[in-house]
Amino acid sequence: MAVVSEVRDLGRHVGDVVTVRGWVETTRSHGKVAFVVVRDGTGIVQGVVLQKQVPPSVWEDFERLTQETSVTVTGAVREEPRAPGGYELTVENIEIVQVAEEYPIQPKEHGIEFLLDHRHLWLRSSQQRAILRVRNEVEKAIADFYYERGFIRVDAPILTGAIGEGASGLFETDYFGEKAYLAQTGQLYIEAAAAALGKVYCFGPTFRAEKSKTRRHLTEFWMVEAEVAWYDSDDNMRLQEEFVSYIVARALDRCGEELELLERDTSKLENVVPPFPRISYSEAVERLQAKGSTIQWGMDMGAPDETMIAEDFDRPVFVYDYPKEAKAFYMKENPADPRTVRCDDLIAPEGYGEIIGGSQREDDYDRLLARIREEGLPEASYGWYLDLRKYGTFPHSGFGLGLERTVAWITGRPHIREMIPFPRMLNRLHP
RNA sequence: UCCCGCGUAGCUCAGCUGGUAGAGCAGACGGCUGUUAACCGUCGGGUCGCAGGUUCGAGUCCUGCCGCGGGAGCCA
Repeated sequence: MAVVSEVRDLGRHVGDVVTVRGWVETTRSHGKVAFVVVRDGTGIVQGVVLQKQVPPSVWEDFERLTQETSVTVTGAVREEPRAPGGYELTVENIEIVQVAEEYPIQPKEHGIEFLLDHRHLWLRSSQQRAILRVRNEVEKAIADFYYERGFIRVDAPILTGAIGEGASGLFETDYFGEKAYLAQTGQLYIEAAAAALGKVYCFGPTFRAEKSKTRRHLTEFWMVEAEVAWYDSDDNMRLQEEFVSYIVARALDRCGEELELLERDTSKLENVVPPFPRISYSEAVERLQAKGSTIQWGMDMGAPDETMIAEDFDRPVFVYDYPKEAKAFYMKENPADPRTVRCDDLIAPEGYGEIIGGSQREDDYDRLLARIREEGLPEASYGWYLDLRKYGTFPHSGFGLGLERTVAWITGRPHIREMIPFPRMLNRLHP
């Protein structure tokens, strides 16, 4: 009985007969010599079948192979520069687990609607596998970054009462006769946890029922949010630039193969080291007006504005201290200019747009209550949040980073729908 | 919600000023001892998104609807 090996370990078995278990990517037959390429999740390996050297039953089994047939292939491992991956199996036996029906996805271009309808199969394609590997590495980098710095992960609830950034865009569901909403953010909960543990973060899915139809929006996306007691807005931006630089460096270090397969120009990622440029909102407005934008002071920046700002820099850029009207109720008023709040957006290069929104939080009870009333938010739902300003209030700051937008930027892909295994978008709930 | 664009074979597309519905890939069969999205030959494959209209005649022109894509707004 041959030893079972994962494809990535074949280099340790040169000269041995091993069994590989996986799925047939493609076959090529030449009459008396034939090739089968098998994928097992760790890599791909080519098997060569010589009609003279295998029993007739094995040759017949080869001829039954179709794309995505599940098989175990047994053969001797050889170094072979002509084979993808550098190793090749001289096939001695093929065991068919199931002959796959005609597979819808071919190694060629497909339309996005077709691919999304077949997302459960599309995941098997090489670029999609590479993207999911990069996502996995980014998720690990996030956990490592915070663990190394003494942050405690505090998971926020997904089912919530009416509480979030604003009243709009909430997915509603029934909770034993009471209305419940899918979380738009974990921030308010980890503000509570910051008073318990100091430095905390949460990481999980968040939901926005916005009818957005752009390459930067999903209705379900993953967000990692940090909250730090005693940090002001400047401390907050320093943490953000270290965090983003750490993630990018990790991807460059450990996902070289994937980024190459995705044809990412990694030289653009090498620049991503602190400090990131910082420009105030007011300065940004002046820059944009000089470039021809119609933005006026007081308006929020649109996506084209963000791209115009980013194109002047070779790394992410902070825009800070936005007008109060353009931002959420919980942001702290700027003592130096009360028209603005102490917040920042981090805009990624190359047109990827906002990947972080952060702020120092309003820690004064009366001002926070006034803002909740100004925004017309359901005051009763925010009682516990206001409590945090009654029992030992404290300066604190935090931010949220959109995982899919970050992975799209790192992988250089145009649309975030490929950055999550099963995207949820306007008009797309299946598969 | 608004503004653009697109719906033709299983998939990707071509189809000109209206006149017999096409190719490549995939599939089936045959050939080939080193292929890399192999190649060569043969074959099957269509409610041209749906409904109406104009016309002797509509894949093609017009109207409405549906679906999808891109963008705006909103945001991460």
